[in-house]
Amino acid sequence: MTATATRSTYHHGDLRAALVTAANAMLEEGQPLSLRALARRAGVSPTALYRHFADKEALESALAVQGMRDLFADLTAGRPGRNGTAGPAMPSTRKEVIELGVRYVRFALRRPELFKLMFGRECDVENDERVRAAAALHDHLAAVMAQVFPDANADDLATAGWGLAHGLAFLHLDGKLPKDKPRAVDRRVRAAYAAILPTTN
Amino acid sequence: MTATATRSTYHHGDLRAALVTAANAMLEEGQPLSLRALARRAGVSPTALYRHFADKEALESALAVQGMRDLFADLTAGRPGRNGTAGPAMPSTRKEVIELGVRYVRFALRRPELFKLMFGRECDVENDERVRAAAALHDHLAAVMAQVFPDANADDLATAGWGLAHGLAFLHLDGKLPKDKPRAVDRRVRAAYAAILPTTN
DNA sequence: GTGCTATGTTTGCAGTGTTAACTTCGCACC
DNA sequence: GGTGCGAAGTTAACACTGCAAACATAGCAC
Repeated sequence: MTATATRSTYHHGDLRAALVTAANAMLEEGQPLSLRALARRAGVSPTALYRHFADKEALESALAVQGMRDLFADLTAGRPGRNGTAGPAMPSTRKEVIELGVRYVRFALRRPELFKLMFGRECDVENDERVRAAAALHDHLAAVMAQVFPDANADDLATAGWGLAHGLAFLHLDGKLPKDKPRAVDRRVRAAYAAILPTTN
Repeated sequence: MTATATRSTYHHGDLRAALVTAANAMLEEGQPLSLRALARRAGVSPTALYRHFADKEALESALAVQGMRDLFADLTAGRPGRNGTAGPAMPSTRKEVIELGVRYVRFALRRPELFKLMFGRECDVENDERVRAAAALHDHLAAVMAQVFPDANADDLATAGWGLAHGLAFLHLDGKLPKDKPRAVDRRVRAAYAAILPTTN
């Protein structure tokens, strides 16, 4: 199947990357992330992993950080440079802010196990890379909000906008809101944002 | 200590209740909920639990259901029968809706492990008691919203209000938003709601 | 008193994360 | 170009987990 190819060399080459790839695959398949199963999948002994990660949490942290990057890219990509700026344009309308929320929830539902790993655990350290990634997300959102709702407190609005997306994502993930087709979920998210978000001017 | 009293009788009397109590205590103390540790704590053999719960998930489900009741009580209690109705009055102002969110987040931060147990797992079955409890919460909130914001779609607004509280709760729990003193958290929650929630005419 | 049955216990299994001691081998160095 | 050193992988073992099967106890109906 995947990378279970029984290698001939004693040393693996790039086990760390292989482990991350295999781990992501396991998450994608909804399997519980067990180090032994992971090692089996990578065709390596159960403890080889410890040469590359301090412990299980370190591995999960690495996965989470990459996940944060993916999420951030997901949120900022797709709308090629409009309104004169270089690179992807920031959302500049209320509608686009709502679509940001839709994308956030979509990401969570598309990669649920990864999303839970990114958020559903307390990241221990204060100056963790994951915390910084979270702060980056918040800052970006605040910049967007400042542009779209110039009269409101952008920071508070960013917290609210993020909180709402995050809550809707988790409520859907855990089956507290009806788990219907993606389209229906999109609609519900849009409706929620539309109902609560201030109207521009 | 707790209920570790080495009993004299072979039969326990009410082991089920004792297990639930002990489990809640362990959650409260932030200890990982292990069946063996739980049994030790109740002064009983490691597998005695299986006479009262099908498996670990059944126990967790029981805890979660009670937690939902507590949360619901927390949200509906405290404001003795105003505006003529029997029983506790429903929130009828924008400010009171915001306080609902504050209470929700407070509950999550006061009993974090229980809260994660209530929400952080997918409840398996479709017609699970937990799902019904969630629906009840949503309905109650919709009724509140209908009263406070008669012009808006109450259902969408309920989804949004719940989603926001839920997201803020989890973001705080997982350290994605600064984990300062309860007062500061209260303020942040209020600010977020105030920034995003429509004003009543 | 005699069984029946609900409740608890003992034993054991398969799985988990993790450490310690050992093996293999790529690569820098004289 | 052999030599050794250290990075990378292995094996064995430990303590822990949830859980099933077989067994022991005792309250309660008859």
